[in-house]
Amino acid sequence: MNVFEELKARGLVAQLTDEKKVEELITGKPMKFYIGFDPTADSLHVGHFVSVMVMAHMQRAGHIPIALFGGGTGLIGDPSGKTDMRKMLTKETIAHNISCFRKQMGRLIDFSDGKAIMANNADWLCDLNYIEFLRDVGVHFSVNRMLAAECYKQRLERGLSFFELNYMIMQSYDFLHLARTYDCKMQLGGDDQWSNMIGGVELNRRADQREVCAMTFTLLLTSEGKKMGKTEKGAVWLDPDKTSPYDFYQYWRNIDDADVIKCMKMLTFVPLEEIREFEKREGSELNPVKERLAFEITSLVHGQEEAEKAQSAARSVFGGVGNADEMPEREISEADFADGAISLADLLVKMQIAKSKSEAKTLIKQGSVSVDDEKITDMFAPVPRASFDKGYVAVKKGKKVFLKAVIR
RNA sequence: GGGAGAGUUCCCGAGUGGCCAAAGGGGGCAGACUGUAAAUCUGUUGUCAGUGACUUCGGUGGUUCGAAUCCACCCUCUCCCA
Repeated sequence: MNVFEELKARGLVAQLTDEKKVEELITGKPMKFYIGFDPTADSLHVGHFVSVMVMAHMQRAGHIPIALFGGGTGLIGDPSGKTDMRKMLTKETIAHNISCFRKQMGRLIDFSDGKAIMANNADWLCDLNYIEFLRDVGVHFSVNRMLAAECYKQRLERGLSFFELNYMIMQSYDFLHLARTYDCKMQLGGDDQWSNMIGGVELNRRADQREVCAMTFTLLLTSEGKKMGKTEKGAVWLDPDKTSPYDFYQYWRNIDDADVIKCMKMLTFVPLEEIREFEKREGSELNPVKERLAFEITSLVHGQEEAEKAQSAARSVFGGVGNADEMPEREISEADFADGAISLADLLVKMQIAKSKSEAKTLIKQGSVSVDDEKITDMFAPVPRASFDKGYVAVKKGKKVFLKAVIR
């Protein structure tokens, strides 16, 4: 099975400019392709992860990925599919974000010896001369067609500034620039980028009579059609400081039945033959599959060691097996104790299990909190300093939140 | 530039002088049921030293015993005309 077939079989391919041509390129000799990343946050999140996986698949097949950071376009912000204008970022923030992205990608993409290229479109966008640019590039765009693009529909109802309308032109110009400087043949991106991407393909044809291709990959949506990787607390980040490996693991472990197979195909390197076996399973038989999924993704993102720790911790909470030592910890300090004890409510707040004492009170009253395996329903119940003599106190909220409090 | 309207708690959205910490829905959290799933049902959802106090309804002032509600100015957004 070649990469193209593999990508298709994994459900990653959404739209193509020209299937035959794309297949030829992908199955042919090494070529350069690019994927753009909008540096709007200081960490990649699950949504970006699909892009990184596609890059990795392609790189394994011998192609050379160009990771394009939108240092320039980030100054504008992509209006596609958005209802509101995005907050403008400062140049400093963007530079910082790019360096964070770079580090995270390094785990899956080999950037050594020209095996991959990193570029920042600020390098060519920021110094453009307005008049020249309009004459060279602007002439090739039809506003009528741009406005007809699906991705601007929502914005047309609420108002779209000229400023944002330029985003598509900038992105198209990126492709032209990369084709000219690196002989980049193809652009890949999320399906929501389709309009922007064909803009680049057309620009290459009109400006340079160069034929290039574009391919989008499926957006990672839940079976309910929502964006995956978003939780009530926000995005699921790849940065361990923003989303701990344990929480990251748990996110995938708790995934909807309907999404397991899809995620395994799209987000892991588990061979397709193996996945086909999993596909036959139903009901609670899917639990081991979810565990596998969580483990695979966690080790891709955080390394095998972290994945093992997370798995072991999860098993000890939910199955009574595994190693409680790997339980995530929360620190409290000696100063939090008064008269040799801390009230349970205070402890929950200090451990960030509850945002406020009121919330802690509600939780305790509802009987969802236990300390060292003992359910406690009195919010003022003191947790004596002596309980920590064994090194930690295990606090459990509900069924899924289980943390060790340690004194630092 | 002229005219109309809107800004409410995490989100949507009711509320037009006290009974409003603010209906309803969504979401979240928790309980029951389960498979660490989904669906369903129940409770809960501003903060705190808790039958009470404090902070909150775009901002700043004002009227009033009392304001999310009335007035003035300002900011932001939408719509219609130019």
